[in-house]
Amino acid sequence: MGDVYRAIADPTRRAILDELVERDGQTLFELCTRLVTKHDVASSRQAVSQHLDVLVDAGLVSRRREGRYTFHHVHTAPLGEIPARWPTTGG
Amino acid sequence: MGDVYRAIADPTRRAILDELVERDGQTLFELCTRLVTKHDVASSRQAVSQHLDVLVDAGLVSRRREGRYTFHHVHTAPLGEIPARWPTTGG
DNA sequence: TTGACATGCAAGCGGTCGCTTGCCTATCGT
DNA sequence: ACGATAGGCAAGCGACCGCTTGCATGTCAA
Repeated sequence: MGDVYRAIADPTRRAILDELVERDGQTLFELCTRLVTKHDVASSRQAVSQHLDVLVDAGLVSRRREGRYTFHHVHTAPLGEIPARWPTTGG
Repeated sequence: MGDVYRAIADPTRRAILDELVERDGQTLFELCTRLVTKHDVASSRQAVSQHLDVLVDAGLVSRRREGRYTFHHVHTAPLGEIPARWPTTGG
């Protein structure tokens, strides 16, 4: 199992998480185009794919294969470790 | 201002935060010895100092000079950005 | 079956990261 | 003043990271 902290250390991966939270279950090409148009992130298909590998390995994203499409789903639960480890004022 | 996400990407820096949360206001040498004895982290003085630079740059730690001692204080507030950006279930 | 589409796999490259090494400054005790 | 202590500064090095490049796999439409 990969490292959740390292997974969110990269700004492109954070933008991917933002996109998946806004619209869950996107394919690789969907993510690429939406990252360009809405997050000003111009990464190639392979780059985004490798970023998704890291996110999957950290348990933040899961893949669901359907025909020739692969849909990506976000899971923010592992991020709960962070405020649990270092509580901020009030929670 | 540095990146909060990159600051907590390193396991040694996370151990430093853990130590400062448990006992705030430690000096550099205090941190070094306690990291060894309690967190199984064997980093040199310079290494820990450079890690503290990153944490200070991210706003997670502040320094207070007093004579020949430099005390370090932790500020977990910037970490609140993370659960605010990707809310987990119930938070 | 053929071609186009969506994705996966792996080697290679430049840049950054964390650490070491070496030397320097500043403060306290005597 | 002198030595010891606490810390700072900067160059250099190996390892990892993110990206590109090239090719292979698998699926759907006609």
